[in-house]
Amino acid sequence: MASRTPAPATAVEQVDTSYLESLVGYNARRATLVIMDAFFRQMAVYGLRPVDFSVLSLIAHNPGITSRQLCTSLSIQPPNLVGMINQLQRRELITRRPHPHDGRAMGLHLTATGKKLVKQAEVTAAELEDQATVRLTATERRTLMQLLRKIYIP
Amino acid sequence: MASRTPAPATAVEQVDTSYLESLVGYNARRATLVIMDAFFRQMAVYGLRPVDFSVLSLIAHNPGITSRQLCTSLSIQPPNLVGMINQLQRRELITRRPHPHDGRAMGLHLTATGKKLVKQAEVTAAELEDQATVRLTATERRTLMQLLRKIYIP
DNA sequence: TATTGTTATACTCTATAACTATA
DNA sequence: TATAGTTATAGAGTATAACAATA
Repeated sequence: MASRTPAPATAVEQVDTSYLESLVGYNARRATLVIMDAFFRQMAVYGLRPVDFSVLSLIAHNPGITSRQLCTSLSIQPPNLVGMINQLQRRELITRRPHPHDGRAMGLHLTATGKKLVKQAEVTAAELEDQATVRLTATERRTLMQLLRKIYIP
Repeated sequence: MASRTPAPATAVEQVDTSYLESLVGYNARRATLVIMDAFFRQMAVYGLRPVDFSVLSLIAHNPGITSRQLCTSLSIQPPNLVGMINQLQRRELITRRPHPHDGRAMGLHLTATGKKLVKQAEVTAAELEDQATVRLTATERRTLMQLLRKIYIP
């Protein structure tokens, strides 16, 4: 080999991602993106985004919940919820009723149509859960949930 | 009780989130947000966002990597990478050198300053990993990574 | 003809300030 | 004075179309 040849810029054949793959944050993010992507595509069948599903599901399990309570539970800024609620109401999936104790607030409730839609969407969500964890045993799935909770619950 | 009184709208005292908490996607998303939030705040010390750290780290471990390879590895659209690369170059953290085999492409390399910064940032990343998994044993941490990989690796 | 890198641009998501009606 | 809901708006993140240079 000629000794005066300057070190050539090397080309990367195969990208080495092993360092990033050693980080819990990287793996958690990748797994979340895969699950959310499937969730996004399947919920689109019902005209819902993941956040719409979360909102409707919380209303289903908490009839009379207020916008403020939704915002706190889902970490949504109040101005960003207004449009969602309006749209769900225009689609006649939810109704607003006066809050029993607080004249400023409105209690949110599902309509019959809304209840039917949430029921279907939750079946789809269960199927998505099965698909996402198809390579896990039932025990591994429980373990995964426990370990994830240990990370985000203080 | 008067029989003609219409059923009053009920108020929700405590929001029941148990249904959402039963979904793997919800738990993965929550855990990811907690980790990424800490990551975001700590990397800001170096003037980096999480994505900048990923880009610099991939260049560090793959000297000569191209923009296209970065985009593929990190699921970034090429137009959205241009600004990041320009900024990292303006900060003199990276340099662009001609690709040895492909006249269209440029190989990306860290400068001495860039190498120093990545070294520091990776120490911080290791500390963040420890903080995020402080409630997990070493075995549990390994288990978590394996289970997450089973979800996102096909 | 296909691909790398780039510009311009649009769309979504998220965040803040300020207002009203009520507590 | 503080809070629920709302409006307007700004910023960040992400996506597509189209182009020049090279393969």
